[in-house]
Amino acid sequence: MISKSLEEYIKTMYILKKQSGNIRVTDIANKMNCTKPSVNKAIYNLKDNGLLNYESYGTIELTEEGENLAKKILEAYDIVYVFLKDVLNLDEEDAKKEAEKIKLNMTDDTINKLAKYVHEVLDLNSLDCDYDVNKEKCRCCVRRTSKKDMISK
Amino acid sequence: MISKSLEEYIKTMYILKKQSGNIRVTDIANKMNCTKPSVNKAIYNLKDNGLLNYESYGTIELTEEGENLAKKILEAYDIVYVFLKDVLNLDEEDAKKEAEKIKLNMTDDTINKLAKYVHEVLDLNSLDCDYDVNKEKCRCCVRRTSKKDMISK
DNA sequence: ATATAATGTTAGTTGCAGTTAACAAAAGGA
DNA sequence: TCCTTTTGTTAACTGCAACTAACATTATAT
Repeated sequence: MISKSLEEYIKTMYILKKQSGNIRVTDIANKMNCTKPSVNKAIYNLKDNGLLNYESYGTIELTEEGENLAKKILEAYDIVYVFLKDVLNLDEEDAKKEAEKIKLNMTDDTINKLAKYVHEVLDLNSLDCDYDVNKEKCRCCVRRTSKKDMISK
Repeated sequence: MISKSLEEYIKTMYILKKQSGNIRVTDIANKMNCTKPSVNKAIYNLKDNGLLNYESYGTIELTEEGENLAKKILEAYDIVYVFLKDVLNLDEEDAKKEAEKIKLNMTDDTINKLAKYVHEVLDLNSLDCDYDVNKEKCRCCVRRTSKKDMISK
């Protein structure tokens, strides 16, 4: 299990990859409001954990394991975000900020139960929803319906 | 704003006071699975923040401010616990563990909204509930109905 | 009353996650 | 091409929150 701090780094990397096609130290630092040396350290830490490939001055590439972890983290974030925004009615900005913090501490099981619940409450699973944090897609899922909201920050 | 770590200490102190009438270094250490030196440090840190009174080898007494903070932290824990247990249907043990972690990161506003929501969903506020994290009591509140569950761990 | 046990304190260390300052490498423009 | 800017790295330091080991104080039991 990597630290919450490292989870933030890998999540940010995944988002940058999706958004701009590549992952750069400076961009990570900007997005996370931290310094480049902090990013550098995190990179080697994630590398040691087999979550990305990297050589000095090279390009950062998430491994399959790293990518799966990033997806899982993002799914968790998304579901918490939707809960806060659409169930508790926090405004968008607050929901984002809060989801950012809260999700860091939840187990997979809790996230799954929350996901199920959100689906039920928002009546998004009227048909045959099989939402699961570990799956990438969900046919009737909130994630897909407002993806822009969730992935981009 | 004190750190999350210190919040845990002050919460534990408050619980110990309620349960046994006094607050001792060793008991805090046992309850929190940490060492006595860690507790000692936390005590002086909380003292510097005006949250408790203490002299070496003396008795720990929360100030009014400290007590209010502890109550607020516990209320937050309680409401998250109830949400997890009675809304998401986590079993009791899991709900406790998760609430312990999650609540640390939520703002007062979010906690209040969650409290309201839980009250609505569980239909506990059929009359004139005015649940508020900053108040000690809530006439129709989940906290009161299963207090034993929540305060004791 | 004093020896022993329990409790609390101090000093010094560790690991984590960030920082600044200085430097190295790569990329771009004249 | 070479100079400048941008990007990435390294080293050394900080603060936090834990730890262990050793010591001091207080409480208990005989």
